[in-house]
Amino acid sequence: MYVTKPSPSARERIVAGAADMISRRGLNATSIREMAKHARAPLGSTYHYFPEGKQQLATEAVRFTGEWTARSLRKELEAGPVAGLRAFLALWRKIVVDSDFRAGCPVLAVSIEEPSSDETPAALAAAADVFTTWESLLADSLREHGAEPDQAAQLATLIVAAVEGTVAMCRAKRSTQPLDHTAEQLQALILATIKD
Amino acid sequence: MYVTKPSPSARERIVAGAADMISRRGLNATSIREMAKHARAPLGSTYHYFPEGKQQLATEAVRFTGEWTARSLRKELEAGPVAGLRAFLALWRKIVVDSDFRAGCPVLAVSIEEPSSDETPAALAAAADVFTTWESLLADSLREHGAEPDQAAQLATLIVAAVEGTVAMCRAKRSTQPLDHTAEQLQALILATIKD
DNA sequence: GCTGGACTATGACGGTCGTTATAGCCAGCG
DNA sequence: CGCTGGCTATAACGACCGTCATAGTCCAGC
Repeated sequence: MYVTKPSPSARERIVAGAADMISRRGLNATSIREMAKHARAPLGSTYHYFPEGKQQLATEAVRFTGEWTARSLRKELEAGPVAGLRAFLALWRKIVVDSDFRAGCPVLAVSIEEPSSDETPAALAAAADVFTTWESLLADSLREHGAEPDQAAQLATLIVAAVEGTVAMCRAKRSTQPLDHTAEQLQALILATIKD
Repeated sequence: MYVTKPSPSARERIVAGAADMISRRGLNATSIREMAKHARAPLGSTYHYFPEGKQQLATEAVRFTGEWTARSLRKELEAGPVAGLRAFLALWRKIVVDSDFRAGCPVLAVSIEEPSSDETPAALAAAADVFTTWESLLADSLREHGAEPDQAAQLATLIVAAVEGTVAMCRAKRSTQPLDHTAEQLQALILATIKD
């Protein structure tokens, strides 16, 4: 999960591991001790690399996942919006299936937990940014393929929301059927919206 | 939130309060102590009413929300799928707005957190049931209005997933714009699918 | 070789967690 | 009146939490 090519530094391992754990258990239920252990790093190191503590670590994990996904999305969208959708769906399907329906999207997980006390925590803002990035990638591609600008933006939102929701449903039902249903409907909708 | 007509019993207050808190903070981050305090009930009472502890309380909270929502959905679907969709969206929009973007769907929240150790926890199974119930209500209505059976099932899944995902996006962005986008797209899609 | 800073190791702090146990209250019934 | 059983009150249990402090280890660059 979230593999990177070269021998990843301790810091990278911690961030990637945190993203993975958050995607399984949620943010509040994932302790810094477990994140450190999961990355085979000492607890003290987490506060060395992330002096602002858990908040910072969560923020970086969200951004990491956002970038990781956006990279794949960006590449596949070169072959058109339908190919992009398929890649987006395949990416999450792999995560869900490989984890035996235990992992989901860490960005969604962070979006769902209230700021414990203070204002808008950085991690939540990062999640909003990630969603917006994904939407923009999709919307731009739709527009390039002839969709009306407004339609493109609306459909992009629907795609991101539907995929996130579908992944959660798959976890609850321990089945990939929701993904199949969503894939079918979204693909038809894209084809009906673009006018190549 | 989740108001019921007559002076609610302590047990009902605890369940409704638990649903509300879970929808804000997630399951793992909501303590039994806080649930009791939120319902102005003593801690001991929670273990009196729910001897199996947190797991049971979470399960009942999920089922409670599922029923509460299904009731509204069932009623509005009598006026057709589009009216049902609008009611479904309005219901969640009210929760999101009234809570100042702090509350979401407790069913989604439970779906997202891994079983800590044991098998499939009861709360997760309850969440899957709730999703299936909502889908069935929508799919039946779509079929009644002329949708192909397969299309109806797929679209129903998409609607539930999209609404759940959209609510989460609204929380992250602290904006209702995602709900507007999703509403527009889903409504058009329903109209294109049913053939009255 | 030495030094300085990056990183690790360890342990502690006050607090909250889920859960259990036990004793007390008090309506309703005999 | 006494008793019973549903509910409350209170305290405790071991475990874990986020965070911080400090001392130890390592190695690049002088």
